[in-house]
Formats: sequence, C-alpha cells, structure tokens
Amino acid sequence: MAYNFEKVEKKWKEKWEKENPYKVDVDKNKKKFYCLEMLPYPSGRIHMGHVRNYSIGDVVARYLSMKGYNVLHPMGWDAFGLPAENAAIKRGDHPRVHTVNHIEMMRKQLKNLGFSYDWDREIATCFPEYYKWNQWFFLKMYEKGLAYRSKRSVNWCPSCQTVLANEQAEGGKCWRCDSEVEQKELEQWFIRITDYADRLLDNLDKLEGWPENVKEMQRNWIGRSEGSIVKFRVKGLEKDLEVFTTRVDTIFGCTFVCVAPNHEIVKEFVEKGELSKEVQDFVDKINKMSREERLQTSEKLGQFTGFYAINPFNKKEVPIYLANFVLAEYGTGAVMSVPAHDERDFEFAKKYGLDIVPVIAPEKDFVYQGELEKAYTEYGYLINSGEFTGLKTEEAKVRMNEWLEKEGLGKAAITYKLKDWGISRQRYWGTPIPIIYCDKCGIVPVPYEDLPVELPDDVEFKGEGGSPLLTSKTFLKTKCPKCGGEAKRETDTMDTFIDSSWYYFRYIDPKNEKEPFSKEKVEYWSPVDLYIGGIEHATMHLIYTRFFTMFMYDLGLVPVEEPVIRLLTQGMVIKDGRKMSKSLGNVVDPDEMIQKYGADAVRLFMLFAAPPEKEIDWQDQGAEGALRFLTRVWNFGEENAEIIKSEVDFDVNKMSSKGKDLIKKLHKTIKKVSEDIEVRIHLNTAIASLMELFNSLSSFKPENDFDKAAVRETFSGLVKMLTPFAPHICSEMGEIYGIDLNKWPEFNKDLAKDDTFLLIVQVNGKVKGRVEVEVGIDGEEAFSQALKDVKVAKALEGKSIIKKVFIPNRLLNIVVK
RNA sequence: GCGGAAGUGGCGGAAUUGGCAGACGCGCUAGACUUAGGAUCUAGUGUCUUUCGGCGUGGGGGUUCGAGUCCCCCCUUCCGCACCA
Repeated sequence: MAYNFEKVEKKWKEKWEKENPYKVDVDKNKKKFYCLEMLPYPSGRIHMGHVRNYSIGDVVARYLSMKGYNVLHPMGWDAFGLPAENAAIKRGDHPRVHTVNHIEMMRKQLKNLGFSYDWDREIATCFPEYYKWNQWFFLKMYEKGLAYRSKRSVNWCPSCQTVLANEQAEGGKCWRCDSEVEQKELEQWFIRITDYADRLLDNLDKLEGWPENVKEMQRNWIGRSEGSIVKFRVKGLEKDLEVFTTRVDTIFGCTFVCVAPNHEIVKEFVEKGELSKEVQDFVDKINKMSREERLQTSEKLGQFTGFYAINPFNKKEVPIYLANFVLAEYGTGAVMSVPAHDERDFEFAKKYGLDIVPVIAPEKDFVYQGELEKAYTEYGYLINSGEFTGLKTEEAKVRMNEWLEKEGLGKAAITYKLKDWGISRQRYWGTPIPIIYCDKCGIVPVPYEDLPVELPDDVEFKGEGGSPLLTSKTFLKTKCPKCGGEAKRETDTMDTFIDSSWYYFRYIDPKNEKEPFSKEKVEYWSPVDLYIGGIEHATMHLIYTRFFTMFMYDLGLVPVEEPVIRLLTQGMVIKDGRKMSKSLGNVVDPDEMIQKYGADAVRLFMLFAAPPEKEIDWQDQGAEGALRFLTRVWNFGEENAEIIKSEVDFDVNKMSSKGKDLIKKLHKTIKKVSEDIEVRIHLNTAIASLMELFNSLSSFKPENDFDKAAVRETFSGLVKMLTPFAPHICSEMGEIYGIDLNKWPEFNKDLAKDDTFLLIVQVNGKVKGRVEVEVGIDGEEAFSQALKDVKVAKALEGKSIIKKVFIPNRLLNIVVK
C-alpha cells in the first residue's frame, strides 16, 4: 500500500492529543534538559518562521528524551499586546475573546505539526493567573527601589487625545486620523535596569553557549563608556552645566560647549537671554524633526545662546552653543567641544568660525605648524595644558580626574547607552500596574494579598481619550489600602516584555497559586539548557530576561544568575530571495504545505535545507524531495517486511563482508547523527547522513541468512534516528515492525571500526592514486603498497625521491624532483 | 565610519583537527517501465580537453610536503551599531 501521509499523520495526531505522551515531572533519578523555544504572539496564524523554530527544538527535545533525559519542552502564548486592542477599536471584539480565538487556531496548527510539547504546562500571559505574578514582581522591584516614576515624552495625537505607540505613529502621523503627532511629557513607571548594567555586561563573557554576534549586540546596546563629568560654570545663570567626556585630557583645548536643544537649561537661556528668539526658533526647528530625521541629518547645525561657560581648568570663557548632534538622552546632554581633537567639533568650529587650539601632540616635542587640516583624535602627549603639560593621555586622564574630585568640579564617571526601562503603556490589553494614588498617602502599592489587580470588562474601546481603563466604573475608583480613603488606581499597564522576561520559570510550575513557582521545581529544571528563537530578540528581550533572572536570583527565588546556557538564533525563512510579505504576495502558508506534503516532509525539508543559523529560501520542490525520501523508506519497509521481522541472530562475524559494511555504516551514522544533533545542532548534515545510510541499505542485497539481521538492525536504527525529524511516519513504522522508538540506538565503537582504509597517495601534493590498505600500517609499508598503483608508479618514473610525508591511516605524500 | 559574519557547481549546501573539494538534496540529461508522466526506477551530472592530462573554493601574495581551511593586502555581500561626546 502506498504511503498515505494524511491518514498516518491524522492517526498519530489524535493519539497524542488523547494521551499527552510528552508530559513530564520532576524526576531526580533522571538528568534533566530544558528545551525552550520563544513563545509566539497569537496573531491567529503560525508562519514558516515558527515552523522552523519549533522543528529545530522538537528534534533536540525528542532526541534527548530518547537518550534517556527528562526533557521539559513547553509552549505558551505571549498574549498581551497592541494588535488585539487595535482589533477591538476597529471591530469591537473584546481583546480577550479575540486573543483566545487566535490561540485556539494556532494551537491546532502546532498540533498538526506533531511537536512534542507537554501541553499541560501551556500558559497564556493574558490571564490573571499569570499576570498576577508580573504584578508581584513589580511590587518586589518597587520595594527594592528598582521601580520608580519619572517623566518621559510619548507620541501624542492631539485629535484622538491619546498616546500612540511608535508603530501607530509612523511617519509622524496618527494611524487613525492622520493628524500630526506631537511629543508630550507624561509621568511614567521605570525599572532601574541601569543598576544592573555592569553585571549584564560582565556576565556576557561567561555565556560560552551564546553566539558571538548576540553578545556583541548586547555590548553595543549597553554601551558602557568610561570618562569624566566636568562642571562648567555658566556665566550669568549662577549654575553649573555638567558635560560628559571620555577625553578630559583634551580639556585645555575646549573652545566652546554644546548642549542638546532639548536640554533643561535651554529654557533658562530663552527666559534670561538676549538671544531668546533665535534660540527658541532653533529649538522649534529641531523639535519638528522626528528622531529618525534628526539622526539622518549629518549636517552640523548650531546656534549661539549668548551665554558663556567657564572651563574649570584654565578659567577660560567659552561660548555655549545649541547643536543638533548632541543627544539629550546620552551622558549629560552637554559636551565640551575640542575641535583640534574631535572630528565633529572640528567640522562645527570650521562652520561657525570658532577657535581651534591643539593640546595633544603625537610626540613629546612636537610643535604644530600653521592651521590644522583635520582633527587629531589619537592619544598622545599633552601640550599647552598648564600643570598637566607633558603627560601622556592615559596618565593625564587619571590625574585630571583626581584634580576634579579634589576641587569638587567633577569626577571620573561611567555612562551607558542602556537607559532605564520605561514599562508604562497607556493601554488596556496588558498587565495593570498595581499602584494606587491617594490624596493623603500619595503613591501606595497594592498589598500582595489583593493581587491580582484584574482587567475590568466594563470598558469602551474608542481609540481616543486615553486608556480604555479610564472608562471603567469598577476599576478606577478604589480605597486607599493605607488610610481607607478615596483613591484612584494607576491606569497604565506594563510593557509586554515584562511578560516574556520570566515565562520560562512559570512553565516549570504553571499552576502554582501561592507563588510564581516552587523553589524545589525551579532548582531541578533551571536553567534553560537550550533556547531557540529569532535574532530580532538579541537585545531587548534577551537583555530584559537576563535582568529579570538576576533580580530573581538576588531575591533568592532562582538558583541561577543567567537563565540560558545555550542560545540558538535561527535564520529567517524567505521566499524567492526576499522576506515574505503580504504586499509582495510571496507568503508561504504552513497549512497549505502540510496539506500538500505532510507535516513530516515539511519539517524534514525545513531542517535539511540549511544549518539552523542560516537563512532558508523555501522551495516547494525541496519539500517534495523530503516526501520522496520518506516514501522510499516506507516502501523499503513494505518490500522487505519479512526480512525486517525475521528473528535471525545478530552476529556480525557470520555476515558477508557487505553485511558487515552495512553494520559499520549504521554505527558510524549513529555517532555522526548523535553529534550533529547534540553538539553542533547541525540538523542538515544529520539528515544527509541518514539519507546516506538509507542509500546504503536500499542498495544492499543479503548474501546469507545472517545478512538479514544486518538489514533488520539498519532499518530499525534508521527509523529510530529519523523519529525526531519525522515523528508521524516513524511512529507508524515503529508500530508495524515492532521498533522501540523510546530508545536512541546505541553506538558500538567496535562495530564502527574499520580494518582497512583508503590510503591517499600524493606525488608533490597532487593526488595520484588510492590504495586500500590495512589500518595501522607504517610509512614504509604504505610506500611499498603505493607503488602498486600504476598512476603513482608512473608519476615517480625517472624522478628522485626527496622525502615522504606519511599521515597514519590517511595519506602518503611523496615529494620528488 | 566602527564592529561582526560570510563569499565553494545551474541552485541549497558538505568538507568538524591543515590531508581525496563538491557529501546529501534540488534541478538537469539519457534510458527503463508506462495508454500517459510533472509518478517510479536505473545511470550520468564542477570545468577545459578527442585522449593523456590540465584547471578549479571572490582576487592577489605568503607560510607548508600539502591550504576551501592558517597569515598579509584587496574586492563583494549580508547583519548589527552609528553625530554616543
């Protein structure tokens, strides 16, 4: 009977649905392995990227459980987020109903692919049983002083009277009404992740199982920079302007100071200055540009403020400029400009006719002649620098920092690009921040015993007038937990990155009502041994999640500081050389592929086409090829059923030499496939070796009765090894031929051993012949064997041998003249 | 500009430690079976050359008995960061 993938896959899908055979529990007698894949957002449909991500994880999980590990392999839903709320605004569905429907559809799709999840552990972050613990962690952070309120500007639509997410404000226009988006300052909640910046950075060196590019991206993101903060007195304002610099050694060459147009002090320049109008116009001009526009403008734009600052080192008065290239959010938002030794300052000075004073020289007695043609940015020796003249850059920095500290005019300082994590979202579909505002008591955290603060249902989704939570009669008004008086709830909800920062700990104990997870279970299962997901999460998610784990570690909740031992970032699935997108019309639908080729073939090709880290250009023909391979294995079983089921003793010594070779190939393949899955996670080469093994098997003809055992063993080994890749067809064959798929075939070193090998014979480094010789022969013997090869003999004719290079069990190179 | 990764047949890719370049698959060619083939099976498939034999892993140089692999220079592509003081 021809292989009918539809029927076979349906049968096993139903069986697994009924039995949940991948259910696991703590078992201290077994070695654990935690295999985790990034949880999907319930968009309603899975895409090929999910198929790839989860197929990789499934192979590793199934392989290791066959190897006897206790494998935790869970799945869940990153279920909060903006799209559900947008749908509510557009179509009036409640986000919960919308999300739950989507989850239903996608769960079905995942089950169609036959992934070995323990579905009893499924979580969805949008249910109070889960987000209660987000609130719990928030309160813990608040207690530790890690959560605080501060102002930050948000995108604001003046017509809808509401806050917009960046993706709702693309191109500076409101997504609903097309109005011009404004920036507005709002009080919001922040998490002091910068307290952990050094730890997040330093630990990266310990993450040996993480790809270098991800670690490098995180280093850039954290952006640690060592330097100095220097106070410049502002004349006429009776206050200090702090600048951050990494080159304090150049400070004697500072000829002006630049501040960001949105720096706090600018207000005072406008109020008290003579150039108010010019300054205000410049600020307006810069503010009109979006952040992207600002960053793309490479032209230096500046405006003199009319004010002067005093350089604390040489007491020189230098003009203060507003400059478009100075960012308020980095360092102190103000810089000392040394045009002689900084390219940007040089360009700026040239444009606005400011002084250029060199203070660093490449050599000790170097004298600058004439005008500088470009900035000298290298380290060197200080010149024209008062008491510091003659010092080298490195030493000058140290001494000048000491001087600053002594004089109270500054200090050595470290800045980061990493900013505190703003978690407030003015949205409904997220975790309510558990805070109450009382007129008498101020900010009061919701007591732990009152958690969860649940999302109310009596809300309206209008898309205007602020968060839908403001429209709820039951939510907003409450009693102050401290004084019992009238109070209001916080209506901001949390960034969804909070949800995904600790979810893998919740999988460990998903139904716990008393605590986020039990300590005992976490001690057994954590950390995550393998985490698989897209590179797009290299910074945000993977930094937040590392931070959360450190925080939980500090609270004594988890035994590890770092959550993930090994990280695998899989490549994208593209089509026709381009990213799949609706507008290009090149989207490949997983369901359609499964219908055409079956889940097993889709999975197999997905893993075969390229190593996991690389991109895959999806080809239907490739899936067809995978199905062809599976069908050939199936047909081989049917054609050789009698041999496969025969009970001949397994005795290699009685097999024909070809039979022995087949067994040898089997054991070499076991070793190769095991290593490819476990060590390298190069599943494409694992599959290639399985295909090779099958090619050997299908061309083998038993020469005696004992050879039948070779066929039987090889076939059952092949089916076992293929199971993690194509579980449906293998389960069916396992049942038909009585193959135990719960066990990975055991590698036998003796059976894999060669007694002869193919000696490569080179003459002057070029391959001239190949001779089959016994393993372990020495160089002289190899040489005499090599001479038997006609081509080799010919190549040596009339030449004198200079030397012979012999690599045991591999190669002989004869060097001649 | 800075940092990272990569460049191998018509295509996806393999070569894990410096030792047979092109495993495995797709595609293609020929043949078999067939009423038929976009099914299946068999054989072939880097390139030049009639053969012998050359040449060949982006280009150029080097180290070595031997280089896809190591070193230097250059080119190209992709990714990340990017006026970060």
